[in-house]
Amino acid sequence: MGATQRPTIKTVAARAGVGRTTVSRVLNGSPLVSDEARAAVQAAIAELGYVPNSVARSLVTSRTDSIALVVPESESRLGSEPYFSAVIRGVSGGLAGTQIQLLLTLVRDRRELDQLTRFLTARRVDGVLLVSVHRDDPLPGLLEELGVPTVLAGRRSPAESLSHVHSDNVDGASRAVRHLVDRGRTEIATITGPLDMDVAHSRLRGWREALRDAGREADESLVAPADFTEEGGRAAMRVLLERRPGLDAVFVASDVMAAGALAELRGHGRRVPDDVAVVGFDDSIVARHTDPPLTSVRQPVEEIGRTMTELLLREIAEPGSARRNVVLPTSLVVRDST
Amino acid sequence: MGATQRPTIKTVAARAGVGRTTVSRVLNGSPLVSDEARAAVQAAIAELGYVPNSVARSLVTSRTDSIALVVPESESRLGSEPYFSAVIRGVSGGLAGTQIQLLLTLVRDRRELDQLTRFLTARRVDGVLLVSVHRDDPLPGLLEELGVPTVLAGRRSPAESLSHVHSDNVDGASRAVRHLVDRGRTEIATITGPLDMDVAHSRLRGWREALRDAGREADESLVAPADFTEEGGRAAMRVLLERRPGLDAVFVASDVMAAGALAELRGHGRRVPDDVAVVGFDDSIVARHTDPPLTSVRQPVEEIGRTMTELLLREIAEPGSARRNVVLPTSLVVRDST
DNA sequence: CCCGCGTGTGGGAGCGTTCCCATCAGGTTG
DNA sequence: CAACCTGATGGGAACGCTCCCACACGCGGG
Repeated sequence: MGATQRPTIKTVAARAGVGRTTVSRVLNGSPLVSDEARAAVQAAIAELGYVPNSVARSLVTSRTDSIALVVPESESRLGSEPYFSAVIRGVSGGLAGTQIQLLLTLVRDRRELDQLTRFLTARRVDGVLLVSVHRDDPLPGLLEELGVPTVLAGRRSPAESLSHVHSDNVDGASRAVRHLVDRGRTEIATITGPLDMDVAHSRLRGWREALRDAGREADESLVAPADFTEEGGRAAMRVLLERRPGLDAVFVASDVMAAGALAELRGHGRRVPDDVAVVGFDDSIVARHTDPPLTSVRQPVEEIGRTMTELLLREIAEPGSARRNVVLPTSLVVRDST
Repeated sequence: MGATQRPTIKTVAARAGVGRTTVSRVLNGSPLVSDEARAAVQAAIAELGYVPNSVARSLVTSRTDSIALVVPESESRLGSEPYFSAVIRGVSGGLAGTQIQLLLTLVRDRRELDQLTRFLTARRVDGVLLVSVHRDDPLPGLLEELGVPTVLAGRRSPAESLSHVHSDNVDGASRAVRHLVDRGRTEIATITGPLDMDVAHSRLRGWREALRDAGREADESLVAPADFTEEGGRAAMRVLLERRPGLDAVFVASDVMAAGALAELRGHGRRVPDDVAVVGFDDSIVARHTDPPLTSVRQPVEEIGRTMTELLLREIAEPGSARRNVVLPTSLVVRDST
């Protein structure tokens, strides 16, 4: 009622005294339009407040001008929230200047996975960014099969066939351990992420390599796997203290787990850093507020999001181009826990 | 190449030996279909792996089956990140079981606002969830004008005309202050959020009312406005200590600001809670890790997101129905800072 | 016996674009 | 001066769906 019908390309054409096609050409920046026609069309568009109907465009071009960021629920629940929003910010930044919209899809159960599958099969998005990949995640394979352009944050394994972006986890972990060695620590344990994730393996490898290079012990009894949660970090710390009561340092594969480890250490009367030094990973907001503030390996999360987006846009623009992967550098932020 | 063309409704119709319309009716759950026809169509759909093209549907129905969550960049940058992801989780939960997709739109500058305006004008979404509303935010008015179904988290003012959901900020703040009074504190200051946001006013009002009810002083010199950032909280704390060196408690309108206040108090040699008790707001992940852990007013953020979504879906389904607003209860989580 | 009605069905039109092709003017070439 | 090209233009068709309408059928009632 009241509001007059939204103008279509036809209205604009009539107003400008040209054909539909010419309007379309102006809209899409074709050079095959005379200056006067272009001016007339632009004037008409302005007068009518015309906004093209992108649904109609999608129908014929079969592009949607949107991408999906897919997040397995576990990821967002398990305290990695700062990571999550930084990625979003990066993605959004990478999309700035394009007309491309971002869809956010949390997948928390089988039903939602099926729904997502249908959605992807229907080609409702031009591409997918996938965060938090586990070794036998079905989604990457599905995406590959469907031929949907995809970029992963992280990888299923070192042999990942899809494009992906991640930070240099091995080097970051090594840095952390070298720092502990430099501080004179001798019995350096580690708490890892879930070992069905490559990121956990890489950080573990960094720990191993740094210890080996320093000629220190890298015994399995110094390794306790956890699940990236605070409670998990706490439990792993308990196990380590039992197994290796003499340990004087721990490299923890995430800040949130490190927070749990700190609590457990406190519970056992160990002083940090005097008795035990602790390094986390992520340099998230948590690291600044623990007691004591946590030395942590900083990874450029926002940049990961931005880079993923760039790779994805390229893959969409040039289908069939080679898969790429980008490794971004980490750095160590030293605080009071070491 | 290779991959055979995706089936359309026509393919299905041919396979099932019925007309396009009958297939469409089955797809849309119309009762005017014979059982045999329905069975034939469903079989054909299964055999062909047919997935309806929702873009084509959108073109004719002019519904998009998607909603947008609009987040002004300030909000997501300024440490409210846990809030942000909890809202997303709630929204996503509210959408579960529907076929509706969530678009995430960060608006960080004028250009992006214009782009969003065009997007909304083009009716690319069925409705909008808007988070972090400031008093003279142009967006709510625009949405109202466009007649796009909208639900806000928070409100522009107590006279908000759009549907909105928020927690009971006045009551939450009062709770916090009553708790401080119960602990025997006598000189209770407050650090507020930005005063162009209703949420900041409400929490300030809660502080005032609780003090008045307890017969305590609620002088303006006890009020220091900040901006929801850690640094802002720190600066406000500094001002308060200068103005009211005898203060023995502070109610801070967000955990992140409270973290800043704690740091400043420590810098001045004040012990928490012995010399000064501190209460935050949000009960975010930060509150659990500050030193000491922060007593905080918990608000059900995920539920806010879910409720917003429910209101929005209803508003989309019944256009022109009355605007609603929902106020959700808060609770106090007591930790070591009081 | 015919009309009317309700149920099930299918074809045509249309949603607002883009793309393919035909057309046309004007200039260049042989 | 005819044949040709090149740039600018517009109309038809198509994208895949939903909706409107027409129609066929069987049945009950006047």
